[in-house]
Amino acid sequence: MTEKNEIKTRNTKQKETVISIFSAMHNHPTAEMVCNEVAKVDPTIGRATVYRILNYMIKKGTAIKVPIYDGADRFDITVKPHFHAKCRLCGKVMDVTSDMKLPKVSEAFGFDIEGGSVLYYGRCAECLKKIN
Amino acid sequence: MTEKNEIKTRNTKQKETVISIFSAMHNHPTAEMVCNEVAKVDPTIGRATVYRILNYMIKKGTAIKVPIYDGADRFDITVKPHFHAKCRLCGKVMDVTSDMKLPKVSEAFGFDIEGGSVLYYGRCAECLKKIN
DNA sequence: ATACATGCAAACACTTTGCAGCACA
DNA sequence: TGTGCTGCAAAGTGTTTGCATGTAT
Repeated sequence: MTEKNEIKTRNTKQKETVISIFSAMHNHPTAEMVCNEVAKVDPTIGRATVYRILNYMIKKGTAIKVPIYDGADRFDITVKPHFHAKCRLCGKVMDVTSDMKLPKVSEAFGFDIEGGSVLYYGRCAECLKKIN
Repeated sequence: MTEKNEIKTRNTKQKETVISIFSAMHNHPTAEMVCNEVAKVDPTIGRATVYRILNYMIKKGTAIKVPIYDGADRFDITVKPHFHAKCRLCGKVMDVTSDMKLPKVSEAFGFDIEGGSVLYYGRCAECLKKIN
């Protein structure tokens, strides 16, 4: 039985290309960065198509947006928790390995932590109800 | 002695108005929402001014952007950690009290957690060096 | 008096969408 | 064969910036 929440998609050359290239990028790229990599392989693939495919992946749950809150949205294929430390002054974003506890971030980077933000993503009760 | 990193500002009527209104909003508003509230009190204050003042506050450290990653940036006066749960399907954002541990989010909201993102903000080692 | 802040509008950056043609199932 | 996908360009959304004027210090 087909699930109601299954997203119907056709397998196109563009989709295959974008997904395989994007999947190989592990630096939470912006959509723009994905476009650039895609263009190296197939310059005929349009920007809108890349955006559309990234959004398909998010709907399907195979990609997420990583909120850094400055500039363009960042995408990642993995759904495992992400930890970042962002400088309020220069805007630089540091990757923090997930086993680093808060005090360790200061030690490792000499980073003065002033605050933090946590965002869980998933599916809310109401949407789960609609699916089942 | 004046600190090098002190941001020189003049106290203007606009700044006073925007900061006092914004400080009274505790629902991590978008800049747009702040503009609307400000306009109710003083419609002559321009949108650009609100953005500029919010950005001053971020530089000074008296406000932060809360990354929700969809739509407009959200601002908050407090720098205490924020916890949110966002539905991947409908986009709804739920506030999670900071003492709620991960499993409690599921219990409280019937929310299916698929992943998470953590962002620490503060000042990096290099910027701290420049200041001192 | 003068250097910074404001208001306006235009510019900018990022993303989505309308539409005609194309291609997968 | 037909419905969904693509590419292009235009529109949409959110934010920043240039400039002339105003104003706090």
